Amino acid sequence: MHRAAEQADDSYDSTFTPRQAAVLTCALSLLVEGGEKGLTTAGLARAANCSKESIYKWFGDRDGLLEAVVTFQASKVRPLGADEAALDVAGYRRRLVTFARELLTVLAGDVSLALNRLAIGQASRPESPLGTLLVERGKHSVTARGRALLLAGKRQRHLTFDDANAAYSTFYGLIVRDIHLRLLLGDALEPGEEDFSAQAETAVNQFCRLYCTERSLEALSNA
Amino acid sequence: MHRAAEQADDSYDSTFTPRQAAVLTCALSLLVEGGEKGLTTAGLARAANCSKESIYKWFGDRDGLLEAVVTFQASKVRPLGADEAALDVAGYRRRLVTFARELLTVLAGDVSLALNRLAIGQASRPESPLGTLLVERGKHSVTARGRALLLAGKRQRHLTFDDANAAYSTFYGLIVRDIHLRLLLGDALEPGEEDFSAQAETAVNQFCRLYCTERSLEALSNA
DNA sequence: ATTGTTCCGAACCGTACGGTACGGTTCGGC
DNA sequence: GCCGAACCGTACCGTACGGTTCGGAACAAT
Repeated sequence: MHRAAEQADDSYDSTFTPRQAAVLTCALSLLVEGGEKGLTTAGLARAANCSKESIYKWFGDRDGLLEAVVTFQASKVRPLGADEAALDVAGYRRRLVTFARELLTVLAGDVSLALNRLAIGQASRPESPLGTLLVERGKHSVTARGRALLLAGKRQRHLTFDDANAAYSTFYGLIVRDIHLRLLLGDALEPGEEDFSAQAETAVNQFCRLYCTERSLEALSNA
Repeated sequence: MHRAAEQADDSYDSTFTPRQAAVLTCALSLLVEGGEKGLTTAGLARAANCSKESIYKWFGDRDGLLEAVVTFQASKVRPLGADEAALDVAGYRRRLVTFARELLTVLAGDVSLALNRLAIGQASRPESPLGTLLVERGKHSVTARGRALLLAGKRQRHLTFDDANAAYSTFYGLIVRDIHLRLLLGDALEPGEEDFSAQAETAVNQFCRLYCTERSLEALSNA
């Protein structure tokens, strides 16, 4: 029944009209400041210069609005082409560091934190699977990219492992640790922790000591 | 102006009377099912067979109630004596595994998840530092214990590291990974992930490969 | 018995929010 | 120039909740 993609002259998401996208952008910024309670239908209508009636017509009810916000934000993550070029060990290691740094940067971003807080707040209501939605649309894409990166490393004999999921899980843990949770709690980062590049470096170093092939380790230590 | 500890004939926490403890216990269970919105003053009064007036007299306002709930729950974590006995490598490794398993068990518990969700939900309101409170009263005690455990390992020449905080951070990341976040989001654990003992084993294995002394590694592989 | 304290239960108030209805306006198509 | 669709702004309704007040029961102390 949703009017999604009744048109093809898009140049837009095809799921949201430009006007709706503008309203959703406004909703996102309201959500960033003020959390869940910061986003009320009346407040959004005022801030976005639209009417509540339109909001309800477009999104059904408030849950539909929240769902649309998540979907909208998820649609903005770039697909991030595979980029399956063969690399030497040092180059591949740099790719890992880049991934780790970007992961930390994303997780520490304002909108990511706001949406995660929103989804966590809704977790007690099983009927509105916002958490699942967020995980599937946002987290999985990052995970898939990381896993592909690790698999490429295995194919090029830089890494060795049996279970790609387990390897990525370890990688994730070494990178993120408890930083994400503390940011979600509103805790400030320690002075040293703000340097995501350095954090990414040490995480990749530790990961290599666990998963690099002997051949790669030698090549790295010779460099 | 807070009415905390006007009495000294405790035999109880000295911060809460038995009646108040009963009400707070009830508040906790309301919070576990239903999240933040599940805990209303009227609902708590009904469930705990007390009057709203008493609630407001004891805790001031709703924020005071939430704060009391967190404090109350934190007061129930056992101090967990140091237990600084010297152990051989295998015994020490078992201690690490126990710590890891208990950490996962605690984080996956109902009340822990509910309180963390509550604190995260309040993170957008900087005036009510529930997140900070939760971190300081709950998380820090666990962290302190883990760090002490690692330092004991270093003193007994099982581990080697410079920065105990960094080492514990790595340990935490290897154990928890993204499990805590996914539980907070209401995501179900994968079949294999529910075996916290196995998860703890592999985490400790990985941690040992990063931080164990060569001497300990040999001793372990000989066993 | 009287007084005072504590606390329950219920009624009450003000506010904020989700959701709906309606009048007025803009704009594209015929 | 007219029509209809989309939309804005606002007023409105019902409800839920935080917080206050009050009457009265239970109980202890004198």
